Amino acid sequence: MDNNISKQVISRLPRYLRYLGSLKDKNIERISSRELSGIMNVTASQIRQDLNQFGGFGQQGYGYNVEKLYDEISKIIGVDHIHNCIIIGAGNLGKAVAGYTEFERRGFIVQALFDNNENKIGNAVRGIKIYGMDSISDFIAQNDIDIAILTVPSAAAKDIAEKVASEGISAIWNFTNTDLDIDAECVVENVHLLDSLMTLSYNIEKNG
Amino acid sequence: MDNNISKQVISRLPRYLRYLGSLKDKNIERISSRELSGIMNVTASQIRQDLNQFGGFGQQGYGYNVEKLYDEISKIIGVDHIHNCIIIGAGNLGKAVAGYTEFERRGFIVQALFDNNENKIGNAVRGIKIYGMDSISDFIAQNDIDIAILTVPSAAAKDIAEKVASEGISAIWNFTNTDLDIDAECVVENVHLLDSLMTLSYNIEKNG
DNA sequence: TAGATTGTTAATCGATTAACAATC
DNA sequence: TAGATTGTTAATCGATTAACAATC
Repeated sequence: MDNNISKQVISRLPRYLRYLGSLKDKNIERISSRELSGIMNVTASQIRQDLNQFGGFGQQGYGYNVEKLYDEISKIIGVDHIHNCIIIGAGNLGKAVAGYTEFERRGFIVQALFDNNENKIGNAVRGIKIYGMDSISDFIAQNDIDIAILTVPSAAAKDIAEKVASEGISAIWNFTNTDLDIDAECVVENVHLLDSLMTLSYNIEKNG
Repeated sequence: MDNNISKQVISRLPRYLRYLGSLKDKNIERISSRELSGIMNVTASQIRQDLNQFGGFGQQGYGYNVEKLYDEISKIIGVDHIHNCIIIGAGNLGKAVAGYTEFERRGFIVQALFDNNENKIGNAVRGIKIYGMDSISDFIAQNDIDIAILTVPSAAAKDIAEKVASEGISAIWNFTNTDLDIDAECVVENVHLLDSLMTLSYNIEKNG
């Protein structure tokens, strides 16, 4: 597997998986890049180029086997196995993420929440317990945690991110409105909801 | 204002605003593209190119006035005025968005939530009432609603989106895991949290 | 075998970066 | 005026699309 796949290609992989999943649900066995391009509203060329960055998954004259391609992309993305997660910050957003069962269905299992509000500690969301911030380190070490989901106020983000990164977390899913620059050992994916909402606002202006 | 600004440029505007806001908070009056490029980790060239798509906001030999640039970008994005929003789907995510005060601070005011669960109707989140789905149309008409925030299950997304689009909503902020293709009158911005989480997962694989 | 469709190379298009004349 | 820094044009780089030979 090449190591220099562009961000654009990577960001399209989950979308391919989504559409292949729904083809699979409809018991469709094979699909050509042309058919798929019609459904997904992209060019067939792009689909073939994207997939061939990872290997030749198709067959001339036939197309792609839906199930096989689905499995291959799952493997590439890494959703063929479980990821243990913790949520740091048990506010509205943190609790919403904990309550959202869709992530779990994809193998992203939330094992605990953390907060420093005494009133929250000891409570649970969907059976997932809320612990005090001071027990994060031990929990990470003992429970094979991959991903820290950061839903704390922006001001606290940088310190906590650096702390968990140094404790061996492999990734941070950052919901705070702060750009984190953590060393290369720990990958960061930003959600930046406010940026997304502002992009929407710009498009309203333009359109109106 | 040109109408053919690329998506890439638009997606950078909120980030510029964020950094300019924090410079403003530090009472910094002027900044050059070079200084800003250092802080934001982009090229000075890109900053100047991006800004000049909208007009000449700087001054040779001086740079940019922080407050003025902040105001100009606010105007371009459309966060110089209020947007009335409704949230459709009062599950965990819908309630989390309603509870998140940061959007309100930026002028995105949530006026109501809607759900078809009888047990939820009549309740409130942070003082914002939950109504039945059947009252959406009237509420939109009577309250000058711009933006519908869609936090319903994926299966219900398409129908609801088309309904509110036809009733004059100008934008849909789509949290469901479905690609909506609505006619051009109504703009759509997707959040697709699961896609974001999968991108993170890919990067863990690559890194590990 | 003939038809279909991939994998892959080449052409095009667009975005980013570099350079510099204009000008405050 | 001299120095600094923009606005903008030109050069480069990368991503997307088109084309087609390979092959199932």
